[in-house]
Amino acid sequence: MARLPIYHRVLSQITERGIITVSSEELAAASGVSSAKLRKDLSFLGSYGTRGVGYDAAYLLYQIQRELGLTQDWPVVIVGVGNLGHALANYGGFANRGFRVVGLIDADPALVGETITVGRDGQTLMIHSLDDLEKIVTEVDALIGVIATPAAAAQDVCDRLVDCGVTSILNFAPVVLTTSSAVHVRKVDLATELQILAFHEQRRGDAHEVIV
Amino acid sequence: MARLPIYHRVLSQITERGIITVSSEELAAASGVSSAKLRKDLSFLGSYGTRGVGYDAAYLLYQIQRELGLTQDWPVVIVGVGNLGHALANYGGFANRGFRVVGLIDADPALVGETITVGRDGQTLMIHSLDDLEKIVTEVDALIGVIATPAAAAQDVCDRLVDCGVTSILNFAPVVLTTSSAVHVRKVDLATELQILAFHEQRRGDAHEVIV
DNA sequence: ACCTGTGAAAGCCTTCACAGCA
DNA sequence: TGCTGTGAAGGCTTTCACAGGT
Repeated sequence: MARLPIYHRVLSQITERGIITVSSEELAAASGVSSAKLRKDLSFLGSYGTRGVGYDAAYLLYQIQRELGLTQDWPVVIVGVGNLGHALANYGGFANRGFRVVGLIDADPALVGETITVGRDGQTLMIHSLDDLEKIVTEVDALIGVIATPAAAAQDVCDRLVDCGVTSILNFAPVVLTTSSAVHVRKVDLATELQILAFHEQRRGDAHEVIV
Repeated sequence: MARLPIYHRVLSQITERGIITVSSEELAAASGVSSAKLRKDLSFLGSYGTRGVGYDAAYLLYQIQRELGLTQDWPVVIVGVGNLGHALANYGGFANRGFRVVGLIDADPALVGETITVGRDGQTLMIHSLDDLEKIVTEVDALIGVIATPAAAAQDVCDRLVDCGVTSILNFAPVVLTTSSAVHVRKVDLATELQILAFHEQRRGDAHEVIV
């Protein structure tokens, strides 16, 4: 379920504050969902709550971690180290959730060979040539790939990643990737998100005009 | 509808290639949806197709642009010019879809006063202090705000943006923002996206184990 | 012959409401 | 009494299938 990561984050914060038990009502409010929805979601994992009391925060957190696969370490390769790829490589939120950026690949010869900081601990990683994609991915044994290339390059990169055994892809390029159905592709399109907001803004404006 | 931006992008590419008419089947395939779904979506806008023929690509594109509010120009303010904010400011995909980054704000005094390139045309924009948020937002009359700050600062920034009249917010900080229901908030959480992929990866592994 | 537009059916997700247990 | 777990109801989205134009 797509909401588990949210519960995971909220529970992390709650346990850090030393809270032992939490009710579905409280957890739901902090996650921005209804309590009924939250209980349905959690019941999908099993019965980890206590009637009349609530959920043991630490235990529930562990169960969600297990379900999300955060008890293990996922090597991630980022292809395309432009502004966005750079931001992703630097993003501190990955490390403490089980993701380790272990490969950086870019087509620009000016970038190849440069080392950049990965995560927040000051570790550095060298940028490799697109020609070495197969070598790098196989070497680090990555199952997850991030595509932060221009749109034109994305499909080719995707095909090559899949050929090397990558089975999950996070795509930031504004194209619809076609792959075998065995590969999981998620897309994040920054411009699309803004367009959806603009759409609502405009509707708001239309409504106003009618009122006026 | 959340899929209109995808159709918009696909149609842009199609018209650039000089194609005049397009069937629901073709457009759906290029957009990664079923043809029935696409026709339902488009019928929501009105009857812009011709039975037995298909859709006039240019005309349909215009109608979608109008519906999405892309025929007008949306001033956007970005708060938080770290790696991600920087990437967003530089992102070329905004300009040609009606979005104009007109304000950059950051709390870090080291960044304030610096000018960075915005969009792909080499225009530059100065980074302003968080203290001047109200002044800047009012000045440029932005209705759309992007929050790319650390999690701890996000809610405060959000409140201040809303107070200045911002009614749509794109939030990259990993927190659930609470606002008046009149404000549209969309959230993009990079770590969450990876977690969802890892979730599927793990399920895949589980299935394997059962088979073995 | 071909392709759109759309009612009807099916499926999925959310909400309600309460039984059941601490 | 209080809160979880869950059937049942309701609403929304997708798919089906075909009538209706060109």
